[in-house]
Amino acid sequence: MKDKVITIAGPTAVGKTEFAIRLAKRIGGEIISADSMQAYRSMDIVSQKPTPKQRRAVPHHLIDMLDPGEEYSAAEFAKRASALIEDIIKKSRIPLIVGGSGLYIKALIGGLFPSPKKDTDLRRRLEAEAKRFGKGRLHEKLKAVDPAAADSIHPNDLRRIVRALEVYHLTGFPISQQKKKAEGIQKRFNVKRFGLIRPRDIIYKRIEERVEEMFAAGLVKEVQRIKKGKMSITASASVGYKEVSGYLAGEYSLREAKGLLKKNTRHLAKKQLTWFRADKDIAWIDIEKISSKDAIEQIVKDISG
RNA sequence: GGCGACGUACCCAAGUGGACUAAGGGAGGGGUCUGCAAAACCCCGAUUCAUCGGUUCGAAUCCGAUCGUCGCCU
Repeated sequence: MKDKVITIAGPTAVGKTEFAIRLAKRIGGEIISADSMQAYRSMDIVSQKPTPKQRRAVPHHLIDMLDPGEEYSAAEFAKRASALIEDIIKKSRIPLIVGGSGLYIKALIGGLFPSPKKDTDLRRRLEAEAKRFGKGRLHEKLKAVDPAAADSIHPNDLRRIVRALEVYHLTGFPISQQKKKAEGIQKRFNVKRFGLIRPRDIIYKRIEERVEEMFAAGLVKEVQRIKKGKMSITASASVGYKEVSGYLAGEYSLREAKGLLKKNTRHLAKKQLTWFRADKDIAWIDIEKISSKDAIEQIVKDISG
């Protein structure tokens, strides 16, 4: 019998943190944060980390282990998370993967094919080429070496074209073939996936409130502080960092910054929803309709069955 | 009450007789997704221009009435 691993996905502001802590307490679990931003130290308010009190209640992992200047990635997450899962299971506890970064969770469950790290020089060269001669040219190149990949990647999607080309150059094999070699934790563990959801208008209202709370808690000061140090591409893409930076640069008022942050957080929630909806293995729980308590009991029943 | 301006999608808005079977942007919705993913990229939103009637081969565009909004005057 394979050991169990539980994943709790859901859009931002749906209430994952609190729910996961209650579930973890109930089943003797430890939380692994599947969140690309909570990994960063000193980005407490922007990334809406669990509070110190919450973290004391249940062990949390993959929070506060990188400086904002360091890059993070789905692969890095998958590597660290798999190791943690082994550890937690060895302690006879249940790993709870909790977060809103869809790709990270997918990389962990489905795995990533073995591939060399990103090649910044190569990427820069390809990007320069695209700028000079147009994206179409790179897409054509990809079509020549990997028609299947070119077919599924939109000609304007430079990011993916470059990655596909990069994989081909670095490994000698097309990415469309490499993908088949992926091996995730699914092979070794019994992964039970759950998703938390609420009606869209309620999520949006919660976002609204949360943004106000973030500003009240000192978001501007936090951003000011982290701006002094180096910011990795990953960390600087965080919603909240961008909006406040614009305000600090005098591009718009505080009021507008708040509005922007609300809007961009709504966009984020929508994208997360789109991502998770595509995963047919997720059992959805509308925590607006049933109490957390009942939801937790339902999960307990689900995973013991 | 009088005079004037205006009335195009949820919002902003282009268009001032034929290429309008109505730009563009925002919001909103949907989607793709394998080492930057809180990223990047893609797709969808007015059979209709306040309403009714008229002029014209042809009207969002001209005329009239009505309704509405705003401004000024009394």
